[in-house]
Amino acid sequence: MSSGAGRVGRPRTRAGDGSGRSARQEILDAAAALFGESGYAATSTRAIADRVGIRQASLYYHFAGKDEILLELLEASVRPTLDVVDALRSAAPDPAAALHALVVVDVATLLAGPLGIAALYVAPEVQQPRFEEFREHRRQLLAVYCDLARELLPAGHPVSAEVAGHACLHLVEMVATLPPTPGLAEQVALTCLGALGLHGERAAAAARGGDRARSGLAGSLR
Amino acid sequence: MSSGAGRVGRPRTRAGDGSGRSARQEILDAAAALFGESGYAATSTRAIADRVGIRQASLYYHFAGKDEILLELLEASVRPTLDVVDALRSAAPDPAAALHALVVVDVATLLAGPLGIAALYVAPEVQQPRFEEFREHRRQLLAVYCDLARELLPAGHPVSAEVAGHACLHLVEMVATLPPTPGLAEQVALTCLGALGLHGERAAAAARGGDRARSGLAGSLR
DNA sequence: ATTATCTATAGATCTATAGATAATGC
DNA sequence: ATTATCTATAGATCTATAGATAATGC
Repeated sequence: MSSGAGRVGRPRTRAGDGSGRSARQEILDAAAALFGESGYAATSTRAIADRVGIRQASLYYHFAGKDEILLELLEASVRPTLDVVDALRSAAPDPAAALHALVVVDVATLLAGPLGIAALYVAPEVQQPRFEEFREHRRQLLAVYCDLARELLPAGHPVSAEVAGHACLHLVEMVATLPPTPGLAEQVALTCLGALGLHGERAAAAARGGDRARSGLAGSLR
Repeated sequence: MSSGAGRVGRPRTRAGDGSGRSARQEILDAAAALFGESGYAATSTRAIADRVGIRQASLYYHFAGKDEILLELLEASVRPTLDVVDALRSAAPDPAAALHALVVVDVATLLAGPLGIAALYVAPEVQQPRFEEFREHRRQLLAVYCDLARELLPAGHPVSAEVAGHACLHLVEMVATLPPTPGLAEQVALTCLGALGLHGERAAAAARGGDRARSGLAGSLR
């Protein structure tokens, strides 16, 4: 008779919603929604607590400060993609197929998480030192896109691998500001291939190769 | 003996820098720099005033509130491009050339203004009602990119004109987050053409046509 | 008289800490 | 005893307004 409903700790003034999420997760969800609606600095700890249904001060039992909440949200939105990058590159030796698969995975990861977080990536607030850990990870992802661009761009192409890599990263992140559309990930992937100069049958082959690579590691993608 | 140095009004505590800018412009410049560094909500009116060298309350002689400052900065960063769109489209009947010219002009406009402002375009704060005027103008620009995409995408292309148009807009705005590079505008324009499926000689021809269209209206671009 | 600044301040926040309290667990 | 909440509050802001002041213009 030890498990069950009763949670430890003083009960909340307003009862939980029975969703079974941990308090920590409730806070992350509430904060993500509010950061996406109003921005980080404009969202008060009070507003987050209100949405969760706890008192403002109770947040500090779970997080040391507001910036830790955002940092965790940012990290959760890049980590899954980074975790799968290596496997994806070895599953798809063709860089065009690898790019396609990476874009699809990256878009899916962003769409699976709270939308609105990706819209903060380039916000000035996030460029400040306290979010450096996230930016370092985003830079790693950028480096992958730049590497792929370097392999794919034909010699003498008028666009540098840096610009092309940034272009792919931004095209992926654009999905946070787009109305949700069926087949969006696929469209973004083809747009990235086009931006690198791949089109027609070559792009279609890359798409097939990308799909194959992804299904090859379906395990690590769930 | 009426013109000359002495300005009307009580002198500032800290003397001006002799740059000859109007107080209003000094405020806009200071605010743009700070918004770009720290974000809108995180920048206090006090910080803006300090940078200008006036007291916090003196801002309100020139602007009704902080949001008017940002609104004016946002407007100034889209209006020049919108103003030239019609002329550009009639100077370049070929939509590929028009797209090239538009991207180059749009990038140049962003780079000429305070960098960092374009990084705020997709920030949640700017999505709120008080900045609707700006967003309406950005939507007009988006519509132009979508129209061009609709004309350029081959029938049966797997990417919709909406996604492709958004892609161009985002690729242009990406320059705000890129280290300044020579030839950046040209590279972004070619990347946009590639995203729409134009490449090689067709893209090169569009670039030549775009350059011609722009020099044709050099007058309205200065 | 007009202009552009200043000083002072009201009133509304906002973040984070200290310490109390109401549950469960042992 | 431990956990997760609560109440209360200190101290630091932040925005915007009211009204004074120090220039120039006529």
